[in-house]
Amino acid sequence: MEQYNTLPRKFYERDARIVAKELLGQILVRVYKNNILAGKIVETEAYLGRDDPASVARRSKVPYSELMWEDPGTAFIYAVHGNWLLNIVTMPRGKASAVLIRAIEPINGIEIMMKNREVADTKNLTNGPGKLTKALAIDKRFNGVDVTKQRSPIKICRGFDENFEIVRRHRIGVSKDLEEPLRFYIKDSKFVSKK
DNA sequence: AGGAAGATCTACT
DNA sequence: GTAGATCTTCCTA
Repeated sequence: MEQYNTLPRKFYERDARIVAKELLGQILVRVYKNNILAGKIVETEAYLGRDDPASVARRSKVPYSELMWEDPGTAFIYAVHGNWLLNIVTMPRGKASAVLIRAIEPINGIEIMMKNREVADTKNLTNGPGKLTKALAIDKRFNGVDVTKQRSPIKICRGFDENFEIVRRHRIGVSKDLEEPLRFYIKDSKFVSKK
């Protein structure tokens, strides 16, 4: 299998909108019991700081949200309706914002992901934020993991060079969204959570 | 103690 | 495709 190389911290040290867009096509890798589980990121959403009514950083720092203010490239895992959602912290340390990984296209370890999720359909395996964390066996224990480190159990690596169109829409599921659309996905991907 | 939360599943049309 | 039930965790009172 080919070698995956992580993206540097600088990549995350930028506006969440830019990072969300540029994470499309990169590879999410999970080292799990001596196996490599991996998938191409096909859908993301940006969450901003204090002025974003949908962001957990809209209020001041509380224990469950404090990782939003951590170093860029930190995994921030959040529970919603009994699902774990994987975010990556963006912007320089102390500026709360993050990118939610909403969907991936399975590449490696598909058999194991199917077992974790108890489904047999690849299209339905990782096409949602709570689905992909379950397929990759990601939960709160991994809060704070540095995804820029080659030896991390969860990391994000450079994808293959390919051309695709990016679609920009409003975020999904939030009760109060901003006027600005902050959801990005790869056009025509069969693995996005929703068109 | 009560309820909201960035979701998912199932069962319909 | 859409509606409603149910999901689990952690905040707020």
